[in-house]
Amino acid sequence: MASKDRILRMKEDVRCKILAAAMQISRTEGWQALSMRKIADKIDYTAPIIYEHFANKEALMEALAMMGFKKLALLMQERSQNLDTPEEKILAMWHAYWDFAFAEKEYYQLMYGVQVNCCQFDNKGTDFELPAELIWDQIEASAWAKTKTEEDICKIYYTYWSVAHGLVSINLAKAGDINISEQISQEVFNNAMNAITNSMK
Amino acid sequence: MASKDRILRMKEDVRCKILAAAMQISRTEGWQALSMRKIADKIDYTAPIIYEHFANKEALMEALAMMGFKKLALLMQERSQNLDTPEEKILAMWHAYWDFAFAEKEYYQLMYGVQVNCCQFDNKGTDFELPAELIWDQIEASAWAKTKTEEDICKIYYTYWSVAHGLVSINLAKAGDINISEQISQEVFNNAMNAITNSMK
DNA sequence: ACCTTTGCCTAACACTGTTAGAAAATGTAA
DNA sequence: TTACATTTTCTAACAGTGTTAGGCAAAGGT
Repeated sequence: MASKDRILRMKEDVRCKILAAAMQISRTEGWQALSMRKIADKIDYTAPIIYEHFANKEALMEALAMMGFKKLALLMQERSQNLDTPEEKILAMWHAYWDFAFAEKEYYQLMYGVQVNCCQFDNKGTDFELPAELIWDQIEASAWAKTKTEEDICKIYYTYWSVAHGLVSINLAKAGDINISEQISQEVFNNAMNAITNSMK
Repeated sequence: MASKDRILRMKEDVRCKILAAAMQISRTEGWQALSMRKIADKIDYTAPIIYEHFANKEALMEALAMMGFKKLALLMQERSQNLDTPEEKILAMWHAYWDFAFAEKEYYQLMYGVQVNCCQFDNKGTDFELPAELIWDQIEASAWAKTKTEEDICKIYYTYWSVAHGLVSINLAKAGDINISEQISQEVFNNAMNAITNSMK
């Protein structure tokens, strides 16, 4: 029965449309303004059908966050694959992280809880660790790591991440007035990333 | 008329009780669970009286955030006042920032938008900049600053802040499972703060 | 033709922030 | 004390939220 397939594809299609509508609303009005009825309106349904695809609003947002982690991981891979040394790859990946945060602000807010409370990612096997693993691997692949313990690698990773996430979330959460100039943010980011990488030598 | 004063004091007292009740609820149930009716219940009133003290829920939360900035600034001053050099004061202040973030988790989330969306602090003259100014002053007071531009000082400040805020918010937003050990967080923080301070020499 | 399943919607529940207007308490003046 | 005025507080409601139960109608299978 090919009709079975077609019906399944249609259901999958509705699921995608829900996710797409949710993203569109969050992009134009912010996460705060996202509601089940608004999503349903946008895809010409009523609110309850969403619950046939997602257990609740939180699960929907978690699914979106997972998409975000996949997107970010993909971008990080693209930007690093043609480079040679682990150090170059690491820097390219963090720059991808940085660019993603501003280009896909809404995804980032959801993924890392900047002014949005959602998602706890308790369960293992989520895509939460996908971007982290990519960088982790490159740190381990570097010459520096040969003489280091896992704890040292862990510390390096968190040093990178805290600067990146800190600077990003300060920028994303800031008000209209209190402006760190883009240029200064960029320079602070570049300097810090380089300094941490150099400390691995 | 002393009764006028007494009545004014009573009004002020209700205002304080509203703020205290809101903090207590957020501490036991989280910001997500905070509602106007819950606050009113806790102080034996009905919800509308809150609107005689605060324009709306956001204004209430902004008032709490302002209290947070004052508390943090006070702690930073206490911890640094008996120290001699600007460098020592800076480090003591960032350690105060760190301790405050975990001891007063709910305040911190509100003040810096970690998993809570509130407050935009558009208007100048808020207490938002109070903690920043304390550290800024010490950076300027250091010998290093003599040969530097304002932009350099700005960059140093944001380097400090991004590490501190990044590491704090990663810890505050993390799920139950995904645990960075406290010890590693501490060490990453200490190393980074020392490294940035040393870079000022 | 019947029955079962599926897809979808209407209506409702228990909440949320917020406001308008009535009621009760208080203060002031005659 | 009585009368009016003011302030304080509450009730009731509105519009919105996430979520669920129940029913209608079309489709599928026999």
